Amino acid sequence: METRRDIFQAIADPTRRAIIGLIAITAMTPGDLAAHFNTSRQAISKHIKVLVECEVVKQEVSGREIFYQLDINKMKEVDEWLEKYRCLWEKRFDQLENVLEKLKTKKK
Amino acid sequence: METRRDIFQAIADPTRRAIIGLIAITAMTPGDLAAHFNTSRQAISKHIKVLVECEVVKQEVSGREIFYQLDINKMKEVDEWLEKYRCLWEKRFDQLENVLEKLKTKKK
DNA sequence: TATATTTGCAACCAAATAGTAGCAAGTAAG
DNA sequence: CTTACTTGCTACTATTTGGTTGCAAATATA
Repeated sequence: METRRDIFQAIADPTRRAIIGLIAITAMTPGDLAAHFNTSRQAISKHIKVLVECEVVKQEVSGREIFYQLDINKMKEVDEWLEKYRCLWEKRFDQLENVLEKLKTKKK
Repeated sequence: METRRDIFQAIADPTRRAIIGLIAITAMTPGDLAAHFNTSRQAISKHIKVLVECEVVKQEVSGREIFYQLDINKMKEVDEWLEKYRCLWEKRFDQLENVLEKLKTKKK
């Protein structure tokens, strides 16, 4: 088993997905984030550490506080992976489009 | 920590993503799948078990063989989750569109 | 019937993960 | 300067995960 540290690992945990949802809107400190969960500040800090290692978050130091915000670029990687499969569930729609296209050409 | 068994857990492992990639095209047996990897058949079977529990794959029994194929519906869940964030990386593009739109109106 | 193939399941092991507690460093406020 | 606050880091523990081995059940083939 190798150590995996990528965006797919980052979004596997529901707490981390919740953190992503929060810092997508505004930058937040670990203390602020911890207040939104039932778990301890240290636990949230460890989740943040994973997100930082996966480059899912950007950090900005302001005095003794550290603000974390979502880095959207890594989210694109998931989108690009999904792209390969998207055609599979859009197939029916594409087929419908083909039908419409054929109807158009018939009119000519 | 609770036991998580959802699509995000399913796609966290690179081997499982590879399996998904293979069974998206054609249905395959565990034996066929194992031939594509360096790991044992049992290891692949355990990955398949996870995918089944997450309802990412459909199975069809044919004699003593079991064919597994991708169930695309669960993949949509990831796409729906991403949908909330997609606007964030399309923002710049939208702004560019706005610029182009303004140029158009200026011409009038 | 006897044998080989395909598969799932249970037991077990090593590594990773999630969480807690304590501590040190840096910063703000008295 | 002293005290309080915010944070990251290092053990330490419990749980989960990925993998291997062995075995039994079901199916195909001789």
